[in-house]
Amino acid sequence: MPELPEVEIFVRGLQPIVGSTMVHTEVIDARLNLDGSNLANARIASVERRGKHIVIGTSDRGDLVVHLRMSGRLRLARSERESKYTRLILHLDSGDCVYFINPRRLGTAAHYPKGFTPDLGIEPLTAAFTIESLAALATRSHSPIKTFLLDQRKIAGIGNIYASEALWRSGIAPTREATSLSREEVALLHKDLVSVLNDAIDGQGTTIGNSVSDYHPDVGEQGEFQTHLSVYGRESEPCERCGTIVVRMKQAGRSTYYCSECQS
DNA sequence: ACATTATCCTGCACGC
DNA sequence: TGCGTGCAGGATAATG
Repeated sequence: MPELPEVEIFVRGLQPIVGSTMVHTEVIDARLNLDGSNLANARIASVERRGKHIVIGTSDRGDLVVHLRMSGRLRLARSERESKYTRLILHLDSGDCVYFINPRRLGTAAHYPKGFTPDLGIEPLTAAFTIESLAALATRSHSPIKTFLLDQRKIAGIGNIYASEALWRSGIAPTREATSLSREEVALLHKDLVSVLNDAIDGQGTTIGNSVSDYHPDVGEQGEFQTHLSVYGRESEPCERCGTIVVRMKQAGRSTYYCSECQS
């Protein structure tokens, strides 16, 4: 379920584990295909996000990489009530544990002894993501712009929600061929991608439902925020900008939400 | 190079 | 209450 903003929230929440040692890696779900003994007594040197991947870097054992896919989440706690969906537990010397809760088992956890080298595109929240770089990628693609935005090898971290949201902000129809975007439209989309992702991070990410597989931010005394969505999940509701009914369509097998009046 | 479909899994909302 | 259907924030492989 999580996209870049939700993964970013998890990574920030995990910063306290940097400097700790993994005294025991308890692999509960054999299907993860992870050998915990390879990480015994590894010291955690960093926790970083790369696209939608959570990269736990160790001092001398490479990286442990978690991908939450549709339904995964991580929790840092001293003791977590046993969830039937807990698939992996990192026991730390601090007494804390990191729980990988993965109801649908789509999420992954893998050890890269020599370091993680993913085939991912530009990070949209770094200086490398410029109007120029987006234009260079878009002009080479004949995919619909919505599908283009979901391609992790081009831009890393955009998912189904924020692709629809950014296109709505920019007033660009999701069906448009990426290469057909004008210079002005690319500039607009660049700005809106960045703002939509930053707004979501500020709002602690998006929670759609209340089931076990839904994302729930681990916020402190601040209370929970909720990222505002303008079109995603709003089929048959009036567009906030023009009142036209928001429609849902399928692109590459995934739902796209948009306003046919103010996106063209 | 593109779109489509199936697949991996499980849970939930909905209509009957 | 139960059952069938379709849906889900992701990614990949196979097929056309």
